[in-house]
Amino acid sequence: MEIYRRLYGRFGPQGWWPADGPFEVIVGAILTQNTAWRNVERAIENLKGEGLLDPWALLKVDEEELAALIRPAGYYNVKSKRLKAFIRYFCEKYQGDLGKMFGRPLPQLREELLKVDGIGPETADSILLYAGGRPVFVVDAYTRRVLGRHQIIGEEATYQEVQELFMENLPQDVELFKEYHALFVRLGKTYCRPKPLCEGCPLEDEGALS
DNA sequence: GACCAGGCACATC
DNA sequence: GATGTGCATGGT
Repeated sequence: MEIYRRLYGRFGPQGWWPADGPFEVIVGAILTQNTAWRNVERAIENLKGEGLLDPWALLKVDEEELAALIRPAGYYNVKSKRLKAFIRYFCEKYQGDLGKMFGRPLPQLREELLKVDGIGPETADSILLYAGGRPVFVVDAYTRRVLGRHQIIGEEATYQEVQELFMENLPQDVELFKEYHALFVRLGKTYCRPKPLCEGCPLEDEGALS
């Protein structure tokens, strides 16, 4: 919580996730895998322009056509498959109804999402937290890097271990989880690239705990 | 031109 | 079970 206070004090509220609605969050979560958000925005603009930010429209669209539209987001063949895989699951099981899907018990829904081809732990948790408003802490590359640099976790820490560290030591507050994760990304972009740029980092002096 | 970005699946040992 | 590799565009 001390870390959160410092990050919030430095950067303020991040207001994540930047998207029009929950469905767009899900599409963005898949498209942004290992990809700069700027490139994802272009891909989403293309989809919007074609009226494809809609589950039933995406269900019908040809996979190669979809790949061409999301090209700016990179890995476009892979991501086209992954989007289609999610959409098929979403339409078949929930009739494209977000309320229905997010109405399910959290642990079961998470397991389901993880079974969809192309949805791993971070994507699943991003969907649950930012599209579904469920209290799940999202762990990403920046989070691990920051925590690793400050010796709060080791290199070998698994996704689940890092996630539990937060979820067991923080109030189960959706807004807190959203802001905290976004703040880690914000911090990482400025001060915690693969090549350290620690000058001026708000966590410079090691005096922090969760 | 190298390096990096809000991962994940799959192959191989 | 532990590593290694492919996927690809666009910005610094």
